[in-house]
Amino acid sequence: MSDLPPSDISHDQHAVRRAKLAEMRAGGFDPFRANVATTHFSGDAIKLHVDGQDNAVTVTVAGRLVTIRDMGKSQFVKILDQQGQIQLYVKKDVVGDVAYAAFKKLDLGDILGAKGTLFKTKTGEVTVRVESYTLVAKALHPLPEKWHGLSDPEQVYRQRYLDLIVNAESRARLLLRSRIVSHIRRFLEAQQFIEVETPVLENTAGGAAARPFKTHHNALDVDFFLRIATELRLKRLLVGGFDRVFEIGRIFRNEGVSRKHNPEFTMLEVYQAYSDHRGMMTLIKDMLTTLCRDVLGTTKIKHAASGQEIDFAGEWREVDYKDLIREATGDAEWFARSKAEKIAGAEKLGLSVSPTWEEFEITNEIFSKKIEPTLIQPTFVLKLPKELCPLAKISLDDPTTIDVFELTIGGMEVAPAYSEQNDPDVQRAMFEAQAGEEKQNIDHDFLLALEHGMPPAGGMGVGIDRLCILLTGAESIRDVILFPQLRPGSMKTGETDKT
RNA sequence: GGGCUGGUAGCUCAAUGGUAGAGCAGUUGCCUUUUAAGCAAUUGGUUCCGGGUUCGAAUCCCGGCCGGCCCA
Repeated sequence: MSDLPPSDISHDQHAVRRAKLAEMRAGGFDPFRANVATTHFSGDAIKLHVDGQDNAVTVTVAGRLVTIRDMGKSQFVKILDQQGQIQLYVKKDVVGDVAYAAFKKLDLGDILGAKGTLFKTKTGEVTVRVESYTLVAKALHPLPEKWHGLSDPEQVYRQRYLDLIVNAESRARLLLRSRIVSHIRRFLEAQQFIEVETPVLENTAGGAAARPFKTHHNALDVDFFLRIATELRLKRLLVGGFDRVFEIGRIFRNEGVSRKHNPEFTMLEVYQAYSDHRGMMTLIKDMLTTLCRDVLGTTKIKHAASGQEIDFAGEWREVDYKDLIREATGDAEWFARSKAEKIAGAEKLGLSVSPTWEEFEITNEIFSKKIEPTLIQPTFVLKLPKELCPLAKISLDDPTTIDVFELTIGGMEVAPAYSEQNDPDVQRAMFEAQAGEEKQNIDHDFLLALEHGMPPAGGMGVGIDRLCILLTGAESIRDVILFPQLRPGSMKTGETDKT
């Protein structure tokens, strides 16, 4: 460090703020030891004002200083709290000379509480006429620019708190996510579903086909996997007599990071005894329709990618998987074709498939690349090939398919659901057929549970992040996750130097 | 993992291979109903990091770090 401290620190906003803090402390006031007893959030306070009755109601609000309009002997400023912004009017002859002089030294980003009466300005904005205020936290770094906000995506994700302070759309979008999750809970509880929590650490990562994260428990000296689904645990609860259960849980999959994938994401899984996949169709339609109505205030949303309007209140299309494939390939006999013919058919559609793939994988490539993206309106795809999921019941009228649906909205898979397989012997056979040489991955304890008897049930998984993408119009999963996963980075950290 | 693309002041962005600039923010003044408030003056740069080419590099080349988009 130089032993010649710069005499002019006015260009260094951090140093200026540190100097202001030091001056306050030297004068006997430390903002970090102060607090304020608020009476209202901003939005609630604003609602208290009655037209024509200025200065009739006194409130104490608190928040972060985000706008300052200094007019010499008075200032209009705005503070931001959980509900939004509220304007404060600070007049020198009301708060007094000393307090006013101190107020002029506040910086954008500082957190303060203010007490005063509500009035309406001549431009019609309900404002607090400040009688007294207290600084309760000093911001030692400047806020991002007030008009453009923070737009560097890396900083938006790494320093989400700044994004939330200055980007109103981000605040609104992420708050909406909380309301969506809250609504789902209330919706399910109203139908007597019980919310449960099951382990994240598992001996066998089952219930889905995905690469798990691995970790180690020191005291037991055993490796654990982070769960890739909650399915097998929740079904054990059906065996245990919890007839309607759900979990909104974090799932971990050790796979790529992309616009639609975060290594940890949130999944709702619902199981209802004595129901089936048809029952789940009713459940999810009710859930999403009321969700739209209660949270968004409309059942019609704009799908950004396609420009289409998605209507949740209309009839939801039901179509068999095989019919979609036959339609896309223009081949009524597709499922009777040889593997070589299927490969040729897929390539004719512009897809590159490998001869090492199983036939159902070739067919499913057509589904996920050529069909799914076109299913914008809510669509139940029914009767999937049995190879795609070993946990569902085989269809009675077609033993090559299973009694399931895949709900697709906006070209994205939003919710798969099954008539759950409860025959322990069929279940074991399905596991073995799928696991191949890796039979050690079979969850034998789950099979034991099934042998004790699981009631017939419908079950469903809903990707909460994808649902939020859809309902908030977000472009990326990162925009609906508060702290998305990034490579450990070199974001400038807060210095600890004292000036 | 591959292709394309980006990293410049606290933030948002400029800058033909030739003196690194603007707006906001900051600092100093003026202004007691402002709405991106206004007016005047003014400070501020390891151009992500490390090499190379060149008389000269923010700019061109190579390598690295961290993002974004597309693909796998």
